[in-house]
Amino acid sequence: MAFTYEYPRPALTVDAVVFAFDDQDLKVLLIQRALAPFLGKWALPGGFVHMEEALEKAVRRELQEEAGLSNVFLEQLYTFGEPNRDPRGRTVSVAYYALVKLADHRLAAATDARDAAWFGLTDLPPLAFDHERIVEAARRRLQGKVRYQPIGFELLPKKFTLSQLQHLYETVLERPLDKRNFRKKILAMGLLIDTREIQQDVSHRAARLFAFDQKKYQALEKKGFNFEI
Amino acid sequence: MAFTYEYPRPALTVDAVVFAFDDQDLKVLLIQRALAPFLGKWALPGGFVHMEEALEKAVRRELQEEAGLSNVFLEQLYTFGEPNRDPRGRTVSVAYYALVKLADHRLAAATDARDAAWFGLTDLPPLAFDHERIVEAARRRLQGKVRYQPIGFELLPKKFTLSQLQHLYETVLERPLDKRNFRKKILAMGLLIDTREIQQDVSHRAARLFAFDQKKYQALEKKGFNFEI
DNA sequence: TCAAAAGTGTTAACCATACACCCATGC
DNA sequence: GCATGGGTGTATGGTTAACACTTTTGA
Repeated sequence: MAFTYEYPRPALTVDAVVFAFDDQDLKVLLIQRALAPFLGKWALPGGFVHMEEALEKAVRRELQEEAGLSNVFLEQLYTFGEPNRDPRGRTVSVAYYALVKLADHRLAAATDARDAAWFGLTDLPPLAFDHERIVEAARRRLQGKVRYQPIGFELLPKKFTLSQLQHLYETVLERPLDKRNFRKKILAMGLLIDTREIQQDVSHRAARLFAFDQKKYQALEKKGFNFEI
Repeated sequence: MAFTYEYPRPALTVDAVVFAFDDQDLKVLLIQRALAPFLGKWALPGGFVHMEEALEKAVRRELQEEAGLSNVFLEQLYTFGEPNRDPRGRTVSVAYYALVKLADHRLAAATDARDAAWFGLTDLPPLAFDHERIVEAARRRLQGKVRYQPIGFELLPKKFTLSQLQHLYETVLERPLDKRNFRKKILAMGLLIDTREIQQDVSHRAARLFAFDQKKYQALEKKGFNFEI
């Protein structure tokens, strides 16, 4: 079977930078390539877009197929189209970034490519294609966006402590935050629900667990409220 | 001549939302289509990406060909890839937005398509394809970005008055700004050069003309300075 | 009892906002 | 001399930033 066109067409792919947070570092999901080119090298999950398939749907399919991930926060990042970014020929890639709760996605055995693994964002192996550039663009986007939209919660479990939240922001923003000021500010927004539960199995004073109030945020947002850390 | 591939490929286009400012309104550049589909309808400038041609280069080529524009501020906006956005078949479009100084680009006769015209952003005709969506995305991007990056100057002549600048911001942000506070803030940044010239041919007190100090901005930016209105 | 992290208020500096009149120019 | 926009300062309230000790818990 073959497909013929009057003019040449670039190939079209999608790639995803999937971030997670393990209470220490930001992690990025990589797949070890099973095919040439770059056989054996680590690369971002992604692949060719099917005809009749929306771009975001293609990303979700690839994440499911390659890493068993579903239902993740996903946002378009940038489209990379330099003529020589793929040695197989002209290929344009629409890149997305995703945020996942690590606990929900411990890279189960249910994975097609068992060669999927989390790497520390600051400690990535050399990547295939121009994927280092894509990761860097995603890092900058996340850093810029986390301050003005409540997307940080996508990286934490449903119930989290204020220290976890603060540590997440410190990691993403790459600077320390003052504990009292941070708590004052985030609690003043009124977007956290006190679950009345506390941490279990910690060898020190257990912290309260909070949950992000998505509904309240959406209501406030409509009225012109702007989230900001 | 024909081009054959093992798997089907979407067509790849670029489109541009070109903004200009005429001291009254934001304008958008549109091209009247000379071909089916949507023959005779207004559409964004754009077209097919050549093999071996970077995406941004394709946009610049189309702007030159269709409207005689060159050397404009250009930034990637978003990639639109819904399966049915083009009746000719699956077409993915990488959209850009551009900012031009109206005085420099009075749509000269040097234009291939003489069917290019400026329309008020708030008063656009019905557009071909999903171009209304693309314009709306560009409007939101401009509104969000103008406050944190000094891109507004791309829409003004090299020398401008503070009132022109304020009016531009009021138009883009769709809200009034306080004159004294605006001047205080913008002058405090130290990024405007007083050209020591004044307006000519106005029937009231002539205002001073300022110029944006691009070099100083780039130096400050490296040191962590953040532009903000 | 020690180690580890949780939790809690106040002050001073800075920044954003609100606000009204005189000035220069051309007609 | 009048119409038009240019140009200017201050006071107030709110926001941010700096800062250190006590509490709880498990080992």
